[in-house]
Amino acid sequence: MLRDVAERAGVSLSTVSRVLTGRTPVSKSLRARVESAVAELGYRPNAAAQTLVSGRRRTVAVLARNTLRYGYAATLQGIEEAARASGFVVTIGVVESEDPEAMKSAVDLVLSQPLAGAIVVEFDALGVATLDALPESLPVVAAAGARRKVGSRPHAFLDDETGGREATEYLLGLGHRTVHHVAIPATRARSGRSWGWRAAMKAAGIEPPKVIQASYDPDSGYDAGQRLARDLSVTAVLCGNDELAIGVMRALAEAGRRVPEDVSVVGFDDQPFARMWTPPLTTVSQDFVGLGQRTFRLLAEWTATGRKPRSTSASPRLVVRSSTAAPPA
Amino acid sequence: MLRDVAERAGVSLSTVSRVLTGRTPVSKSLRARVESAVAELGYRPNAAAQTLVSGRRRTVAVLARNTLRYGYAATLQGIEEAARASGFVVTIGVVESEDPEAMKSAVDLVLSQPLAGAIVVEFDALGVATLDALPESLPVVAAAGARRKVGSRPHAFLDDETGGREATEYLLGLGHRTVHHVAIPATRARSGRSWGWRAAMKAAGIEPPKVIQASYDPDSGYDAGQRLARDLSVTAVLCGNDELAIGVMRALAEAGRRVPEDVSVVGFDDQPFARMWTPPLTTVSQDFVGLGQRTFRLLAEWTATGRKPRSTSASPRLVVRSSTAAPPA
DNA sequence: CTGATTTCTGACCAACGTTTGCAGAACCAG
DNA sequence: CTGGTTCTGCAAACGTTGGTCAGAAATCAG
Repeated sequence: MLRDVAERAGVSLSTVSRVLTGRTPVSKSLRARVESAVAELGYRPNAAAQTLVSGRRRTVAVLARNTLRYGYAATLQGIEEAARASGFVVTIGVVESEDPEAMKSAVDLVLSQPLAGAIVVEFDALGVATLDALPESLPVVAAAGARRKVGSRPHAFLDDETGGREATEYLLGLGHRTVHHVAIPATRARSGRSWGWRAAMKAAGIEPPKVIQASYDPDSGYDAGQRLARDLSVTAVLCGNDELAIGVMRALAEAGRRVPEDVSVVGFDDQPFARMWTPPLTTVSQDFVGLGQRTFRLLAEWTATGRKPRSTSASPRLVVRSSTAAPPA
Repeated sequence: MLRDVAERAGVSLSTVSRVLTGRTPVSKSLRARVESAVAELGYRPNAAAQTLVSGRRRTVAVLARNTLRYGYAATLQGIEEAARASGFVVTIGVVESEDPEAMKSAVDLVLSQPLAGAIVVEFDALGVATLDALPESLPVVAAAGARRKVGSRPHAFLDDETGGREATEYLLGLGHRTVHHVAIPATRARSGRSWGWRAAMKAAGIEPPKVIQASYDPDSGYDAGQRLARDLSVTAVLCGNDELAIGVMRALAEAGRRVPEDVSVVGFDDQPFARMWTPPLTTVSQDFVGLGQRTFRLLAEWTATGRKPRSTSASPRLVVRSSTAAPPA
């Protein structure tokens, strides 16, 4: 408690507070005396009391569907790094279900804290719903994939539409007649990367084949791979993420189709295992950690200036490895 | 604010508080009236004020070196799930460096919040140091690998020593003369799984070969794999985790050594990609999510009863897939 | 139906640990 | 002596909880 420090240092309570907050000039000797008392007592200010009286908030909430999956976890890490560097604490709130009751209770739980603001990881439809469930009074920013129609809240984007387009163009450039697509769940009808794939196909004058809708997991990629393996005309597959890609490759391998000799496979995200795969996986590398950092900075700017910041965007880049090649003759 | 709700419902402030805290009997009609006022106003209690006056804390801090790596992220997920189910919020504090200054500032940041308690993910030496940096006055529990000499704080263990032993016994049982080991960094001199490997070797009367020390990453496994590939007497390798295993396998493949025909490789953790590997990876499956849940429950029990709970332990299990076989004749 | 008892409600207040504004005292330099 | 620093104590405020006390309403026994 402040009072103990004041006693120990032989000064008044107000003086200690003034030294600690640093808003008032204080002599060097006094500062030293107070600081040593703080150190001796191991005093830590009570954030609840500080927040209550000053309204200063040093906590940001991260709301996400998941914290384990690579993209989410890496974004969270970026947010945490940036927040810690600025002296903010981050609390996490996992939103598991779109059911309004469950959503409300998850949101209420984190909002019961005094928050400087909230960050929503808007990689899926649940993220959009979460954004809607948050009060307008709170500064809220979002981390998202490709720029699409979104609400009025600032976003940090990671433009996977461009990534999807480039990967598709690359495959077509190798001579493939068409590129099949195994899609992850999306914020809207289609994820950015799916739009990019579609756009590249249309631009090349090719009618996009039917999308194979999958979840995020290798198993689901495996199922998709089994279907693709049956169709011998398939020579190139763009997968919505790396985990799907490895599932697809496993199914292809089991069906006796070689990668990349018979079929080229491209992943998305560049997870750490991708370059160790057999064969090393061609994939679109996305800087999720950087996305998290940018997102936090958006929020920090907002709370510091009081003005809603402009959204920012960054692009992923294609990393060519050995899971892609020209189609068989 | 409470006062607004009271006005809206036409009752006194104390009554609203009584309804909300539920410690005092209140008539149904009044309760309904207050609750509808709460709903109309979208009132959320101010946790800072509640904590300040009642001392009730609903936040637990998770201190970890990392939140992205599989084991850490999965443990965090388990903690979050269990905490949310009990109405607790979790804040994360990444501790990046053992440097006392940096450690203190990271710890101080999260401890400035009013906490019900803290959970340390003690998978590495940094976790041990973090545990030491936490005040005795706070309820602190830890999630850890195999049971070793630890301080007086309750632990939830995931007994990787048993896992390491079983994996090694399995390899020896296949007829391998010896089992090499690529080790992850450890809490102490050796991780539990390394001890288990060593114990199984000694029990079989085999002098354990020199451990190849690695980090956590595929790259580091790749380096280890290159060294192992040079020694043609190597027929079995136990890796400290799955990422190391895939690095080892890539290096072996590049050196022309087949898995499992020439060399058997076993991983650790059973990450989602492990069963999709080529060949599907034999590994020791660890329930990190369950570990996180158990750890939180330890803390919840402590804060509820006021008595320090007893540590708990669970064992991983070996999952045999196709990366292991009898040694070449 | 009355009176006694129990249950519910309102008003008021202290407390939690800080920040911050105010008025003034002590000190120093010029 | 004046003016500027630096420091002091005092007190209000933040939004709750939870205690006390008194009165109103409901319930019950007879």
